[in-house]
Amino acid sequence: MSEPRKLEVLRAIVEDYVHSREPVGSKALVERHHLGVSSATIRNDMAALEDEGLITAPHTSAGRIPTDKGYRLFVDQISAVKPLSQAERRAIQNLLEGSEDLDDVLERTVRLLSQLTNQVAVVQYPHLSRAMVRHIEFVLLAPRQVLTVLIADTGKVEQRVIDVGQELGDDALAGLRTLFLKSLAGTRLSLLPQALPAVVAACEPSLRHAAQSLARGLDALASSTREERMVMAGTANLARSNVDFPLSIGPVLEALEEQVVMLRLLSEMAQDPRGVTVSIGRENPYDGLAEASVVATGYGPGSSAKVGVLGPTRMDYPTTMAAVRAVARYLSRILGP
Amino acid sequence: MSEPRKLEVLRAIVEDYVHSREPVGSKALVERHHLGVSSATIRNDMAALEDEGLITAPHTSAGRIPTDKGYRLFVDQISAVKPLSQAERRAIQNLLEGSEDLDDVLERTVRLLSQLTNQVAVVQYPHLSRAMVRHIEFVLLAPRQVLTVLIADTGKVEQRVIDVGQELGDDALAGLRTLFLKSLAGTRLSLLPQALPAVVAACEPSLRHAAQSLARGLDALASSTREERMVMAGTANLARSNVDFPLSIGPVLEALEEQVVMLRLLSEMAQDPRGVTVSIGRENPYDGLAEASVVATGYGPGSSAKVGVLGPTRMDYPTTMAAVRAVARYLSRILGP
DNA sequence: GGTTAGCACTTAGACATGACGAGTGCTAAC
DNA sequence: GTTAGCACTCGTCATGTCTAAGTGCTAACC
Repeated sequence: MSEPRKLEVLRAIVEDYVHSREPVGSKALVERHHLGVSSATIRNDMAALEDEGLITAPHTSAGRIPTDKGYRLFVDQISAVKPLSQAERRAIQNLLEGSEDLDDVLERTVRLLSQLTNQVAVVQYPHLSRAMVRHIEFVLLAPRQVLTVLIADTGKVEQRVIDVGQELGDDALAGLRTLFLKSLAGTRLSLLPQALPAVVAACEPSLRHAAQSLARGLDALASSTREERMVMAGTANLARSNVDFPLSIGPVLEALEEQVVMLRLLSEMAQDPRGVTVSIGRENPYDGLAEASVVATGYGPGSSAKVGVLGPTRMDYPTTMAAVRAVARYLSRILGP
Repeated sequence: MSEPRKLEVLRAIVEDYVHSREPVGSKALVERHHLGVSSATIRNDMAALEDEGLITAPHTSAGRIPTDKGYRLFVDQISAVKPLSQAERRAIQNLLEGSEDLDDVLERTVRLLSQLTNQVAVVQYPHLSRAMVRHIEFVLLAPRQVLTVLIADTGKVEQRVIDVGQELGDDALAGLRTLFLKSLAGTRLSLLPQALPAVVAACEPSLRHAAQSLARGLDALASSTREERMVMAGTANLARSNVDFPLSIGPVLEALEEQVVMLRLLSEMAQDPRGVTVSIGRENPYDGLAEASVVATGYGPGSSAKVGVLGPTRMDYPTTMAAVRAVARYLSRILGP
């Protein structure tokens, strides 16, 4: 029993099963792939594969289907990433090059990726740990209510209304704005918590209280840019692959809606810094995704933010991985260095 | 054959069917509701209701289920809006009162509404036609790239990066900022297109070109606040009521993802200015929603923006309508006059 | 006239049965 | 290590039967 052929058999099983959604038997296998041996031999190989937990038979006399472990081996060792077609590459380029605005880019990205793969696509907002304060704006909405806007040099804008606890005039507020801006422009968002106390201390005593509130607000804004969000598209594709989720797609939709779950999942997949990472079925930390796989990769500076695809374990991994990788590359290029 | 009783029978059928998801027969009806007549009589009534197209029998010898038309009559004439429980009212109040930020309020609203109704909840961003310019900010990102921020007095912030087509210094940009701000502060967003040319004209000739670009950008920002967006939650609830969508929930998910479809739908439901509006099954203009109903109502100033719920036609209309109405009221109150 | 009882009729759904075919595992031969 | 052959196992499908639910209709009733 040759080891290479066994892997070949596993690959054939995965490919056929992904293609047909039907358990694949030994006979069909020798017919569809020219393996040069008889079905009986394949049967032996399959028995071995089953012993190793790579494939399983849904019932006594049906073909075999890959297990999570089988997919894992397939992804890690067997599959070659398929290059995208010329047309697909061009589609990516065209679609993503239209826009300047971050929200818009991410929106387009997920739409594209979900169309490309026929799965659910997700993209995480880029981490802003390296982002710097570009601008700070205070706007008086009411005597005590200040709309605070924090603009990062990445183009990201966050705003919040803050109750400053004392009545302020326009002039006082303008003074505070100048003070904060002078002191903080160019500061990294991640260093804001350390930098803020000094600004408050430098403030004239009568405004100290308001400055304190504003500083707290800015701190919160900075961390809410650190706090991660995501965009998603293609949930309707889930319904199409309904059959692939024996239970129901309910838990999957729940997981997707609980963005926290997805975000944790994506960031835990950080490991492989170049190339895409795959999390298969029960490998996922979240129970609702026991029958789903996630294919993701980093993009942008430091590959810290993730873009990826979620679908049934019975997924065309090579193609999906290629699409995710390609989209991530274009995304990195567009968002700049 | 008494007319009032016939309506009573229709109501009983709707209620039972919504409750049990099973076609309801004449015998079960007289048992569950004390109608004071025998099942044979009910059969006659049911035959009449069927002739009028209000109920239908899925097959020869099963009970009857309501048609879209039947639900319509039920909603319009029979059902009384159920008041929410004290606990529910308090939950609404508590949940919505925590936050100041518009995005956050809407987010909480949909979550709440989807939990309250066990359906998909959607809320449209408020129209900003009455909103006024509170503040304008230009930030130089690169010699020709200006981040333009438009802040409305509603707390809404829109931003975009604009290529001004000529190199600008910080001072020049500050001048432009002052000019725009002086001229436009307090202007209604809806009047911006008319107001902008004058500002550009007032600008010193050497900066005319940049001013033109910025004006175009502001116009776009204002219309992108007019351009409507929505927030949604509870898609997982769809999967739970899987059974109620005989075909598949696919088309429904598609409709939800194509926000344009939902937005058009919501705005077309504008008619009834007070009270909730219901669109049932095939009444919906979009084919994918042929088995779904939408319950919506306006909120905020002029009740122009909509908040609502989408679910299967087999839905508990009275309760859903009550929840939508209550949430819309609290929402209006929180967003102020 | 509206209401009722009774009965024949229809049908979905549950259940059993058996033939079929795909696929396995094993053994003995190559 | 590979192959052919064969007995065996099950899921699937088609078929048939039975039951419960429910209808429509007719004739009697108030």
